[in-house]
Amino acid sequence: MEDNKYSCLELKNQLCFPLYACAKEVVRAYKPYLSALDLTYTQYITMMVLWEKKQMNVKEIGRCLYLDSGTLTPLLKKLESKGYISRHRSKADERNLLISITDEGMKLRDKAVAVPREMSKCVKLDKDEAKELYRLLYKFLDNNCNCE
Amino acid sequence: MEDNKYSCLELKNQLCFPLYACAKEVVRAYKPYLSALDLTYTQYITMMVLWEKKQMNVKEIGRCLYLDSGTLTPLLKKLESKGYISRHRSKADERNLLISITDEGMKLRDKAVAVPREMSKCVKLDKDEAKELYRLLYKFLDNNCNCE
DNA sequence: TTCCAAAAGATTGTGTACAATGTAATTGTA
DNA sequence: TACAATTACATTGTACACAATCTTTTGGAA
Repeated sequence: MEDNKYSCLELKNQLCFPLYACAKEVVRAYKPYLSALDLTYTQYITMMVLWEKKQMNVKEIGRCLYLDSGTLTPLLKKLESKGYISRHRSKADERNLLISITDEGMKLRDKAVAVPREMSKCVKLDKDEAKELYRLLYKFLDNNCNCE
Repeated sequence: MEDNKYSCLELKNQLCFPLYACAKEVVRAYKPYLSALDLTYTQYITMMVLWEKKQMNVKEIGRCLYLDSGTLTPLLKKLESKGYISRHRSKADERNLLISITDEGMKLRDKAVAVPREMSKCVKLDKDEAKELYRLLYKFLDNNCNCE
């Protein structure tokens, strides 16, 4: 266990690297299940907030998902082209683009419940560890879920 | 705390979402410090393994970083154009592309030690929590650091 | 010795991410 | 009430990330 002045730059001493790697591997693990729904991971979590809230503007979706309009604008257009959501300007304030879930989008929810079920099978953590990981990640993010 | 058949699809009940969000926010937090070195986060972790190993082929770098040639090929060309690494085919086996760190690349290491120092200041976790998060992430990845 | 399968990278195409900037609608204020 | 600042979203440009596929080189079996 040498501790020279460069040890802080070794990959094995990084906390952020396994975070980065883990996130990527998880998205990869989701892929086969989400492909069956014709969704990417980012599209999936977008649908997730819309299944709950039914209608939101782009700003609100972005606050929930930590994404900006540069990412969401093309993604929402894609979800619209798939028929899962609709995009309309608010009458009250034309700046707001209201994103609403369609019937087709709501139908997808019944198929999607299989995804968390399948994913939970391939997580190597026991219940307490998963809970603690959840807590630590939100503490790292310095807040609770923005979408509560 | 309702628990209908769709609760498994609520964002706040996801373990993978804070992982995804956390990883993104961390990369964003690195940005100002890495810009000073003319590196992106992915370029930074690539330099990190090369500061340690001095010379590796693309496959070995990919195994350390969980990246494939589709990501690494253009990234390594960019690091070469910055003068931090050199790329040469192995004489012994022409299939292997040997990536070597340059003197310029090694010089960068002295500036880079400031990065973990600055980053550690903005982590909201205490030492034990950070250690536990580290452990849980590698358990989630189902291994120890590939680059040990 | 041929020749086929495997290995290592490179390439292509799609889809994020995000900083920086642009545009239109709205709001606050002198 | 003009008009400047703010807000919401869109656009542009750069940089990953990865699946699928291609090319070249190598190693092994017939």
